[in-house]
Amino acid sequence: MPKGQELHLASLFVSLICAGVVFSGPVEKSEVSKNSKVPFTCDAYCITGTSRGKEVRLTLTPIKEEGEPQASPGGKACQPVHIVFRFGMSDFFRFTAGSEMPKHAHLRFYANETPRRALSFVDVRRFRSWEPNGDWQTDSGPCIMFEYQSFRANVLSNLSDRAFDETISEAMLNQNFFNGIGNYLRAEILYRLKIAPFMKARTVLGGLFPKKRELPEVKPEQGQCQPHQAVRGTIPRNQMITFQAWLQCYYVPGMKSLRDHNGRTIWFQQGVKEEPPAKGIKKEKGGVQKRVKSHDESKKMREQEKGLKEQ
DNA sequence: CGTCCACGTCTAC
DNA sequence: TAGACCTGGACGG
Repeated sequence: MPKGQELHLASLFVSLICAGVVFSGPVEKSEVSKNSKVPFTCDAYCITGTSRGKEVRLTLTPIKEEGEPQASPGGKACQPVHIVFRFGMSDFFRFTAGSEMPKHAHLRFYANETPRRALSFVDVRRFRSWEPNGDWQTDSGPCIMFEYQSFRANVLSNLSDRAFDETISEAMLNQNFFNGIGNYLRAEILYRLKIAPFMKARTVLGGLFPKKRELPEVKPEQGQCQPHQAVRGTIPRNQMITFQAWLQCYYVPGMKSLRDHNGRTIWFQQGVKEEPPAKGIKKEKGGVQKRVKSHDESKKMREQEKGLKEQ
């Protein structure tokens, strides 16, 4: 499951789970989190989720009742609020009973029910940040999923950028150009397309100029921030294949792995077209091939599946 | 127990 | 180019 799609699933999850649920009161932050508080409170609001690249955005929308001006207990009018989350290694949303709040739930939205249930943002390593009143990060590139043509154009019209001096493998982690690509996705993409991971990015991508692949244009203003079909109850459950089964290269026994310049592990298949690793790329990892599981990954997918099944 | 590793980015030398 | 930021699971002794 590609990174972008995974985040898309996270946003689908929120929209599906929260459809029809009325939330109420303040947004609660864990004591231990260093992120900003979310200064939002409202007697009745709903939550929807959308995604763009590596970000997920929740929208808290006050529910208006006929003839009643919507006001918070403090007297200030409720306005819709966007919270943008930068997603990473160990984070996901869950919707549980308030008494069964997951460990490491750092941001909590309570439903107006008794007993209360809560949507929570779970971030085990606390690496993630969120921005109240935030919008999509301005310096990250177009979404690889929902802004495909913009994404493509942004890459191909900037091939002189120094970012493309890197190997294709390393360049693909640059979020200015590949917003949504993560470590396992670069491995899976390069493997499936049989692209040598240590070729210079410009060499690989320069070859794409002549033929333009025609895909339906997804306009940024339409594609990136629509509430998803899940709101209408059509979550693609059959697509919730386990992450592990989906992987063909990343962490797969028999594949090679090296450490890149940023200390990230590159997974790849040693192929006939493979040139020697570019200079500067370091030590081969030993012993790791024995490990079959990508436990973090499968755990996260299990969490997401579990969350859906519980509903 | 300890060590290594993890879907990532930021900051400082 | 290192750390820093964090928790926790797998694995080795």
